[in-house]
Amino acid sequence: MKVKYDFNEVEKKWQDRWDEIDLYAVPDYSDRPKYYCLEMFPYPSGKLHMGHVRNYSIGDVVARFKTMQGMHVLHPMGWDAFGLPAENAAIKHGGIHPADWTIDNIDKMRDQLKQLGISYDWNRELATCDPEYYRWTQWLFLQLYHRGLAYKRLSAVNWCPDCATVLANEQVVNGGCERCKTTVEKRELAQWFFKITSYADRLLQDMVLMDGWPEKVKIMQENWIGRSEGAEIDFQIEGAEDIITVYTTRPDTVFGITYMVLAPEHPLVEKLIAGSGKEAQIRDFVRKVKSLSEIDRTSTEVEKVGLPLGVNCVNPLTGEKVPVLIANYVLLEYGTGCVMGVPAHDQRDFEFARKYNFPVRVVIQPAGVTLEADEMLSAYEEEGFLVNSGRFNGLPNKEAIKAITAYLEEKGQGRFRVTYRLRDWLISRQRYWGAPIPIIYCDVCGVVPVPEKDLPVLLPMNVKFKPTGRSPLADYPGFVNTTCPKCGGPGKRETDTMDTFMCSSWYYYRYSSPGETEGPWDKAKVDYWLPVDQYIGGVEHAILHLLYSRFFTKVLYDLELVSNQEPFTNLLTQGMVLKDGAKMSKSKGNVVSPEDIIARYGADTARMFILFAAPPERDLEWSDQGVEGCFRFLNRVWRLVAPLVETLKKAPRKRVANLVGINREMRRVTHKTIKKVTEDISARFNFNTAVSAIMELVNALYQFKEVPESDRDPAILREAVESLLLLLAPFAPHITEEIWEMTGHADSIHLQAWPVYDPAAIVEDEVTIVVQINSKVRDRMLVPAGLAAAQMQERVLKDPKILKLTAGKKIVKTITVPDKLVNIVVK
RNA sequence: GCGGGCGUGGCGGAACGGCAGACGCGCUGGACUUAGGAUCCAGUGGGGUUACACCCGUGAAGGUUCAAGUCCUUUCGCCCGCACCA
Repeated sequence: MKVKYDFNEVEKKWQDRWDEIDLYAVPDYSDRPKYYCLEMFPYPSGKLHMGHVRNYSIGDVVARFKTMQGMHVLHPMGWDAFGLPAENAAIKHGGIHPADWTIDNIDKMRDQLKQLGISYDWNRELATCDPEYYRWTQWLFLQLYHRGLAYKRLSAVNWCPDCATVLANEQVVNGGCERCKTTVEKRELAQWFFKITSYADRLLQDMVLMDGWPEKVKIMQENWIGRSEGAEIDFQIEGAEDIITVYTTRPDTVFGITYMVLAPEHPLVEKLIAGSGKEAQIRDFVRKVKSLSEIDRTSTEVEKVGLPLGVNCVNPLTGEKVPVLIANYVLLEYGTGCVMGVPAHDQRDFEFARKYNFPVRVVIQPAGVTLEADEMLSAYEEEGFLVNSGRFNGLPNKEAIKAITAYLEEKGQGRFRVTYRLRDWLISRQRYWGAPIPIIYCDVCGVVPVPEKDLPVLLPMNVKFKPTGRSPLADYPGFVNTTCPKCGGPGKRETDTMDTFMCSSWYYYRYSSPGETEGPWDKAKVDYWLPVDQYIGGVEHAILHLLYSRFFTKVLYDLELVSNQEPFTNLLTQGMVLKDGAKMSKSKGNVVSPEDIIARYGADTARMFILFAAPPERDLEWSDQGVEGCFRFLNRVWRLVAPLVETLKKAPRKRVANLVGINREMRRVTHKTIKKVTEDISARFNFNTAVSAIMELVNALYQFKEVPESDRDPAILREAVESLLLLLAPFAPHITEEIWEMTGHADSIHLQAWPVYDPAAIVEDEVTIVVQINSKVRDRMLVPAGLAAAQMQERVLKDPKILKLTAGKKIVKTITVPDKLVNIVVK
């Protein structure tokens, strides 16, 4: 037995051994209950960062724990391998192809993950840039296309000038590109979309199936979908055939409309101003608004500016004429691109009306007070009763919403309408390194999907990479020019590739049958493994990846390709890893490299620290000294067991009864630790407290070791040490495996059953109770465990200190909590 | 503005409504050492005392309760998400 813990040697030895015997390979089926433990796969940047280490350490503890508990655990890993960095590297350095760059990075990162000792079944590894994978990404696109869920349309889209591609709404953060922060511009382009909006209601409703998700994530998705109920109302343009339709959540205020506003880009604008003589002025205004960046356009800071079009429209309820204008704050994309102005009951309209001198007309009166339009300092947006509203006067406004909508519907001038903030998912990207959209354009046949038998549409390898703003594929005739699968005539391929979020929306299905060639997966295997029982990853994907995956799953369910309605039963969103209170980043220079930590202390120490320093959902403050502490702890474990190896090998493994004294106490601590660690891992994922319990067990064992050998039961020692190793194994897989072997075990510790505590062992004979007088702790007493309340009181009242303190006082009340405390209330 | 979360020693963090500060870091003292930045032992919220006793203490203020870090109300600070959404 080596006296010194040589983590380098130990970790290398076991990583090689595990690889050799393929310890973590998972058969497709088993009689044991299945458990699918999944961590979000990484983009292969080539370097693991601490966020990865945290993510994968958490997942590994869960996977190993569930395995030891007798479950059949699927724990795979793969690569989100398409994406911009590879292509940018090709543009920047030239010479290096994105595929080579990516594969090289994957190799590096796989090595790093193996160095961490994560228990992945590498046989199931996948990479989304593998033609055998993206073949099925394309196939899935076609399934959506055939269902009418993929369509192409001309649209004002978010354009990142730096990435030279469009972005989905979800990828625009504060008006900037989520990747490079560059201010996003609007461009009119014909792009492919997925109809995620037609699943909006199901994405909302099925949240009842997501009990295992953090409330926070569900709320974020809810807000993002942004469902609102209201009405569409048609307004006739005075002296014209045209109708403008507004969307409002407040049809109860229609009688209070004093003006009407269109979005500057509204298609009716040109028509309405024709021949008015104001064309030039208005076009100029429209141009100015359009030139604003997304961030300026939607900022609440920017002053609201409007311009009358010189036409009126007719209020369908009052017959009144109100002026129509355009204004910078109305967005074409939301609702109908047209808003009614009710200054009395909408703060925004109120301010706008004061600025341009539109009348304020009160149509909702709160009970008790009377609002006077001239005296109002702000809009009244609360509940009340209708006034100045003809036949609807006197109705509570909530009822008026329904009544007015119904009335308009009857007249054919309005209708109930649900609106979402959620937009359809823009999936076209003008970049090379992604899955080509399998579509061919034919002058004769129009848009023709690539036949399934012709998949995959392969990425050509020898294209040129230039930051042109169009897909490099478009400049490569060998790719573009093809024949129409329908008529055999000349055709041109779609040159955009798919958003990589498409690739990551289904990868967790592929792991069930990664080699499948007849379809994206084997249905039986998918049905066996899915849904994912535990998904673990960063909260930054709360909307993007997680919402897309849910959408995909619902589509796949409708296509009868999967049987689950939701992909992830339980979700754990881990916190960030901070250094000096800030997220680690190159620009701040506060990055701690996992490689350095592993080289210096080993993987087990790195894992221990990251799990011990904070509960998984919270942000974690990196501490070099904390790491040192965990390293010391593992050394302490080693030094504890090293001198005991021979003793342990010889120790009997008998069932122990009638123990007394120190032996009994040691066994109690052992079993209490088993209980605590088991509960901390399974019930709450509180790995930090689980680790601290294990540390306490080690501390107790150090005490026990000092007991003279004659007084020490070797079976108790053996049980304690073995339990320690088993409990520690999911956290520190290498050192525990090594010590397990040293202490005479032939099989891997990672194949052992999780220890089960003996309830009889943790029963205490005596407990310390607290004695309080008027809720202040005044004394402590040792009493037999399970003592009845009456006896507890009796003893407490005989206690000299308590007698002294209660002397001359009247006992009003006595509260007794068995095995805990007695509180005497005196006057 | 709306929604969510968090405020506990010098630090990371523990505490079914029942002994606040487990565990770890740091610090102090001691032991062992040629040496210690290794290891082991002891101590470590503040005030107070030779030592006890005792008093104070979970961002702040109220409240409920025999009992509140924990539940309720108000308030301050920080973090995250959304934000002219009609």
